[in-house]
Amino acid sequence: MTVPQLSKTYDPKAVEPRWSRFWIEKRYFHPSIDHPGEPYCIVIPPPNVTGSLHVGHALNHSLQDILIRWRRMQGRNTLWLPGTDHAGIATQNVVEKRLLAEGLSREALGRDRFIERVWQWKAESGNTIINQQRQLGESCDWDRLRFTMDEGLSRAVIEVFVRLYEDGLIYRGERLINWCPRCLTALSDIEVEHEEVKGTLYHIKYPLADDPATTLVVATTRPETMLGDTAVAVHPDDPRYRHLIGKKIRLPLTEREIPIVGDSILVDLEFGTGAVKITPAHDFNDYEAGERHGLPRLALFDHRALLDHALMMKAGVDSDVASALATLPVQKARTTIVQLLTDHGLLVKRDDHRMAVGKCYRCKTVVEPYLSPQWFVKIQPLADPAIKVVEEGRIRIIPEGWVNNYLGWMRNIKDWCISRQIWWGHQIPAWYCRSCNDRYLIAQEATTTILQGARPIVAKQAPSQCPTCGDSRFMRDPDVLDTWFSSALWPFSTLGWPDQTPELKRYYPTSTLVTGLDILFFWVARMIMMGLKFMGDVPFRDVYIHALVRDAEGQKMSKSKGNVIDPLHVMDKYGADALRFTLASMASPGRDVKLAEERIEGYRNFANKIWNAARFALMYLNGPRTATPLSERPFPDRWIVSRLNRTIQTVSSELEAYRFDRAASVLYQFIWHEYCDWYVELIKPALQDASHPNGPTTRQTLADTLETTMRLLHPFMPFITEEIWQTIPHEGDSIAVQSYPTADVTKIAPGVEQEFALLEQTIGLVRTGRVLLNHPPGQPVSFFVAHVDQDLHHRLRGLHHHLAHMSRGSVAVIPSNEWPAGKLLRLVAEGLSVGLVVSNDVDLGKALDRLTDQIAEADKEVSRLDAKLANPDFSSKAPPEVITEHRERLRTLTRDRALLVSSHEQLQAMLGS
RNA sequence: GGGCGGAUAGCUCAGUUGGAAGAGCGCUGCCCUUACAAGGCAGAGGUCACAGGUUCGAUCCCUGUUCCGCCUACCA
Repeated sequence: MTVPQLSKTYDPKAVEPRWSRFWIEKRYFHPSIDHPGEPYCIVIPPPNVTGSLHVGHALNHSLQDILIRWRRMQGRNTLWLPGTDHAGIATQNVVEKRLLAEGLSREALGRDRFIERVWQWKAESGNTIINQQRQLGESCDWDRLRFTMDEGLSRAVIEVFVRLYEDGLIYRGERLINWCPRCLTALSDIEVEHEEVKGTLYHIKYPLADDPATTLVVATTRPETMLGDTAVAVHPDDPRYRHLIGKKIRLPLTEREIPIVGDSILVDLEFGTGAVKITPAHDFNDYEAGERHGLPRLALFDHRALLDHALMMKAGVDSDVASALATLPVQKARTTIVQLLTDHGLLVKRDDHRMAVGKCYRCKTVVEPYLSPQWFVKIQPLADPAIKVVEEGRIRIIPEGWVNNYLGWMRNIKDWCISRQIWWGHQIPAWYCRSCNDRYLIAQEATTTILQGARPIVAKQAPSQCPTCGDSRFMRDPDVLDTWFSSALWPFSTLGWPDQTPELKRYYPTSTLVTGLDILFFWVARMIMMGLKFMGDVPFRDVYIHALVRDAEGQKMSKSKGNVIDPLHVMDKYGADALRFTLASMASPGRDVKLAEERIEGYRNFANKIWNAARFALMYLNGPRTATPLSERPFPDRWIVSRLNRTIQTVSSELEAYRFDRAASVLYQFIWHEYCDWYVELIKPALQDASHPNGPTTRQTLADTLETTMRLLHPFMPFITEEIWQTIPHEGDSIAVQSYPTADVTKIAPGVEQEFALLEQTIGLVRTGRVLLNHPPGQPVSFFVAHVDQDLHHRLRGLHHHLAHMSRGSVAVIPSNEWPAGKLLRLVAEGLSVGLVVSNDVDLGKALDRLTDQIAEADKEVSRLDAKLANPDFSSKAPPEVITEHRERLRTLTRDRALLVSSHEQLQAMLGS
């Protein structure tokens, strides 16, 4: 047998691509439906098809892969279903930018050719992120890759739309919606990000119609919308104004007179002037107030948020004012209006005022409330059951702190605007008969506006004949659906719905959803609603919400700040395993992940440590192995097996609890500080001496424990574990499909672990002594060991060889009263004494200082314990075992202290002599 | 405005029935000891944000305060 020669440092780049290809070729991640295991399924939160992997994905995907690999190794029928979404607005924006660079525009191209271009772009860039995912080692079933615009998924979207419409849960109506004047589309409420800004509160005089000398002062942050005011509101209980309710106001700069109404909802007595202008076409609150008072809605802005001349004329704006304002954008219009008001002596004052503006979550343009006909999902009937399943625990949200967040949002949920005025997406399956809707289909320039009141025919396919008039000329609604509408169906559309496929039967409901908080509402809530509505069951049992990844300073990563950590660069530099392990170890619940490159470097070193442990093993495994019964194996073997089983136990229970951080740290601790630091060192004598009687059994334990450890670690670091596993004794073709270790509690030996603790403590004292006496590590040291406890003293005797080897010295385990009288540095801890032989020429200063410090420390602790035990309340009220423990501690401490003092005295005596 | 979370070593964070303060990184000192210098060994470093309360005893439970995040909201 030849020993594979492993290089001295681990080189991930030489290893990772090889296994990535191997796994995919072997199709290990493609489960068969009839796999006997209990299903475990995760659907991936689909990233944007034309995007690339960022560190947020890396975290999200690493955690999912850990769960999936773990469950697969446990023998579950495991499906991790990958895919991407079409990200309507974002993708369309990207393609439009590319067109612009070519001097083209989407309008010039036309809808069909534009969509072709988007598909082309998807074909070019769509594989980028998939390949990056493979680089990260993701064990997805790539055969089942899905895309939200696939034929099958599109069919699901149409099916859902039609059924919701038929159930009265989708309607079309003219509402005030959030409009992005750059993307030129409607947005849903949650696609608007609010940002606090410094604004100005303008106080404007409105003269009364029947008494122009008297004015009512209104306060507003948006004076440019005043031309569309259709009323002024005051509080009905406000003694200043209540007599004015019912009277009329002359709206400045227009020819209109508008009523003064009383409204206790809109008006806050304390704020501003107590009088509020109502502009129903440009403000959400005003819209509702307008509904309450039956006010007309006068829009002033066009779809680009520019003041429109025709609309202003319709609103009775003075024609010279209208001319001055026409085509101005919001900000400029505001300046102009304020100037006009000032000129007319109508501006009373302006106050600084903090306010929130809404911005488009895709392009950060300030959104405008915009009056337009849109499609909505009536959400309440869908939300109610989605609230119930979480309340009843049929869906668990982890960490559970987010439950209230979810419930709060769901209870206040508003109807969902699902139509988008873009081209890339699922076009709404609604047609309008041209003859029946003649009055409602208004053609202007290249586009046709479908007014409110038009009667759509909603169907899975284009109708051939109008059921009302028999005409066969139709116009299809040009709008597409919100991307999240299709994402909401993801857990079942990807499994084949609306067909009743075997996959659907086997894997729905899925097991766990892993996602960031940022899309809890966008996505998770909507999947729950849609899953319940169309599958009659929850889409997943557990929702695990992880934190957002920030930079080392806690700042959100963004390209403009230049603080992004690129996972591809990181993987290239440190390896995918190091990145994965870092992210897992930092995934503490409820905390943001602050990622600094040094952390990744640290775990790269960890990978290297593992690599070298494997090199060590391979170097010495070349010899006979004997599987002796555990009880007959040498002490180090029994100890490491005990520790390994405890580690298996902990890792498994932490994974069950989604504590990736704790699982990772337990693995790190075990591998580095137990396996490498102690076990490997302890067995060197047995391995390095070819004739050592323990050789064969030690080699067996070494091989077994290393192999098991690799399987235990594999979900976290799939590449290096596969590489090592393949070179050490093993059975099977790939570690990825081996069984996950299960803890054998009979192998956990507290007695052996206790004995090890004694060994470790003794070696610790010897090493400390070495440093205190300036003994170089290479120079052998002679020392005595004793323990006041008879049993422990006896056990130390049994550890004699290990003590000598680990401390590089010669040891005598004999009662301390038999130790030579002088020339010893005695160190003490919990009844254990170590005496190092001191040569004459050594500087004892450090040693004396150390002893002095320890005596002082002991004194402090002794008096603390004394005081506590002397307290009658303590002895009468504290539990007996606590009291015993305190007494015991005081006893050892006092004993240790006495020994330290005598050690100190002896050293001083030596100095004196 | 409301809600949630956080404040523990220089940094990032663990720390559940309340009973002697932990890890990783960084730092200091000594070591190229044949698995590993991407390493080994030994150390230093903390009134657990502040003020009260409950308790024999509080990092932990309660109240308040300050500061920092995030989510959410119509104070024009």
